[in-house]
Amino acid sequence: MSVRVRFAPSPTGYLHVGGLRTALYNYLFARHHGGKCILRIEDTDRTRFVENAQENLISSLSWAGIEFDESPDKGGDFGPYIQSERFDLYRKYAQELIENGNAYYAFDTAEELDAMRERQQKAGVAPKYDRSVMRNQYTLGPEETENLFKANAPFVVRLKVPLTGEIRFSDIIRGEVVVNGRDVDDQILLKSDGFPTYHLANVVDDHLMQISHVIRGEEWLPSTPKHVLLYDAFGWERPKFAHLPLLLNKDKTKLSKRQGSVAVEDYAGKGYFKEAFVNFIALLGWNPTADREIFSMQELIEFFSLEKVNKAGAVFDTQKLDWMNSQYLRALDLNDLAVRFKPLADEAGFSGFDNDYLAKVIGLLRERVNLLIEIPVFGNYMFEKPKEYDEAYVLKHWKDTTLELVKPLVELFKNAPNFEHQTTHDITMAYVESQGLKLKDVIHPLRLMITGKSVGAGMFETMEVLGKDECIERFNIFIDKKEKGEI
RNA sequence: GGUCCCAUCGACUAACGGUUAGGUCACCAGCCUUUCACGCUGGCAGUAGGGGUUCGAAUCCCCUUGGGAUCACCA
Repeated sequence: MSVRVRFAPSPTGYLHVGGLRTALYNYLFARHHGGKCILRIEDTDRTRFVENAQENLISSLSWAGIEFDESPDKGGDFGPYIQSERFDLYRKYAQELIENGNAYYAFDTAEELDAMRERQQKAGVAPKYDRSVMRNQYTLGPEETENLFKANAPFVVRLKVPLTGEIRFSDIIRGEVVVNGRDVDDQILLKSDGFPTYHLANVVDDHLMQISHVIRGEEWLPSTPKHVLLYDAFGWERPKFAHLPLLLNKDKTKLSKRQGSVAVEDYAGKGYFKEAFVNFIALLGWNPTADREIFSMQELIEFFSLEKVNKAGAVFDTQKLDWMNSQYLRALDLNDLAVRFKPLADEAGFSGFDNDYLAKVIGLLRERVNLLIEIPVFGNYMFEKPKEYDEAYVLKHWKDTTLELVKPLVELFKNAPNFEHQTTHDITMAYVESQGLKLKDVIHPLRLMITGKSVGAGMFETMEVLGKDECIERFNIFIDKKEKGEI
């Protein structure tokens, strides 16, 4: 059997990180097995439709590097891939179930259903559609049912769940799951507006699109018995199921908006590399080996297997994501990083620097930050002259004698044959030794004059990237201010 | 509450009956040093509890406890 899987989001907003992981696992599984990965939009609920949500979803998915073989954009042999364009189908299949006795018409109003649930709650039983007393084709009889149709009474189609016996199915991740038929509700398949519910549309489409493996979040586990019943009722072969463990908040509840960002686009916006984010997400609930953390998409594909997916939920804790991002920051090509950094620099107000310079700055600072986006803040002095000088740092390292100590050194720098870090280092070293001092006696004052800050990359490397003219200018500005007593 | 799922360091996880229970992040200490980092070395820290099965259990079974998901004409 050829592998065909699908990611089937609802267009209700942005792509959730849990959704991204589900999509990713589907993608990895498909690619690993040389199968097809399909994107299907499940928009059967008109009330939850959000403008541009579909575009948003697709752009987040593509940012992450997840490509689909068949999708609304791309088309394919099993389209359309948007459920709202497939409505006729669902009605037809609902009809088929009515005819073979696996589904039935019901005419209850919302009020009647509420009343039923209230009664059941009072009686202390689980709320469940009671087809022996409610208004449906069984209690009403053929004649009355016919009359209601003639009167255009609103109706729904419900799944006829066997009252006795067990429903069982096997899940690749969880093994055998068994539920009693009496515990399964007569799910509405076709709503009174004629639209299908998720359950019907999902099963029909998965069958028609020849989906071999249904890989989805654990929240779907409780409704899987209904889906299994539907496959059986149609006489269709069931796909293999794999219910993924949930992504969790710190308090172990299902990952939600309340406790932090859950939109994939937010993480892209925060400056995380897609490579790091995908790497991180992939390792939440699955691990190919014990002694490795960094994997490229190709490697994830190569190693992926559903059998190694965990059963327990995983807390989405971004601490490790930060570290992972820093690993990519150090490993990625500097020119490539410069291209990615350019817009971030522009946004920070540091425009007009060429990629060559940006690459050098990144090379200088990449080991000191986790995210590229931190560079304009951490290393602002690489793009602008210091606006202020760290007071505590001045106090600690600028003595009364420092000014006279530094001035001759600046002269030596002016006459330096070049400004490579080795050269300035050697000049400084020789000077310092001639004064009977140590390197650090002068390094801190230099850092202060050049950057205004107490932290940064290696001093001579920093000076090399900034260049001779810029450095001399900064020395002079500082010395001038110092002499005027402004600092 | 009913049903279902789950349970290894604070977090992510390894172990598929035999290991001093391993790795990574975070945290702590030391080394390195030109500040901050990186790096290196070391440390802290875990099988929820109780019963079985077995020569031997984190691993298999049962119970308890705890957590979660789900119970709509949402998906």
